[in-house]
Amino acid sequence: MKRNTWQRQAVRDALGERPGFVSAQELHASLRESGSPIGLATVYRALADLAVEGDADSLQSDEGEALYRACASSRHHHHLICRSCGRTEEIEADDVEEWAAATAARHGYTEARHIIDVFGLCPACSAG
Amino acid sequence: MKRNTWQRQAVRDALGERPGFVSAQELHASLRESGSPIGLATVYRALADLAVEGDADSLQSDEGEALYRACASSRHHHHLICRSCGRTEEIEADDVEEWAAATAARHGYTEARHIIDVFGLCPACSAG
DNA sequence: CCCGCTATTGATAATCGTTGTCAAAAGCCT
DNA sequence: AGGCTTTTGACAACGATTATCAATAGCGGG
Ligand SMILES: [Zn+2]
Ligand SMILES: [Zn+2]
Ligand SMILES: [Zn+2]
Ligand SMILES: [Zn+2]
Repeated sequence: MKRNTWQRQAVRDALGERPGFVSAQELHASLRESGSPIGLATVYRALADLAVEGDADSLQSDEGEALYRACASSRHHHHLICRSCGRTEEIEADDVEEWAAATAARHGYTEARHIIDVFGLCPACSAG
Repeated sequence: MKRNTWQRQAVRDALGERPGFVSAQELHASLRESGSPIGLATVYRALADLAVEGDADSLQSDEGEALYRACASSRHHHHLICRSCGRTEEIEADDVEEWAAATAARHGYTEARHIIDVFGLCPACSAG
């Protein structure tokens, strides 16, 4: 069975305090700065677990890094992400979901999934 | 100025013969098998150049690998990709383009871009 | 056609994110 | 508390990508 360790909770908490996506390395550094002696491998494992359990969303950055974010809604959704500060909004659109499924079907593709992310500059960063 | 080398042409050709996305490593292996003595670093460089010039599309795989594909149309488009064999169809959808732009704008985000990829099993792989 | 300049190549080392290893530490029972 | 297992974390290993740099080879001029 899965055990309750302060490490997993620390990762969960640290992730929850972030307004946007972070890498495992960044989160680890941030935890260490806060005085936590948590190990890097543990942060990687905890984030992977959270993603599997649906408590965190993950995506690959442009450079191929894995980024994570605390997942607010448990429903299927996508993200609008600030390219500059990482701030993230959760977005939904049934029309787009249908379009993705229909497009796959029209070409004879089955078991369709999709990756949809919108990047921009948030109001604060647009102003700066 | 940019020089014309057989290596760059070989990468361009090899990429053009592929029906879907490939990694730099795969393309390099394939070129070597065909008897070409081209170096790995050169394949990486050539692919990066092609992507910058708009002659190739690129995306990050689930595992964080960079994948490339010869770009047929120069217009903005997306891809429907077979998860099993890599076969790829180019797809377009103005509705979705508009949705992405409108969604960003509604949240006050500017300079919006997006990543939209659909993955599934192509007809051949669905049958298997 | 040959020279010379400089961009390109490619073997290799270095880097970076991530995962595997395994003994020590800590949960979770009774 | 005692015992059984899971989890941890320092460290090594790994795979993809990039940097290094001497040797190679376009390309333009003579
Ligand atoms: Zn921002
Ligand atoms: Zn969706
Ligand atoms: Zn297929
Ligand atoms: Zn688009």
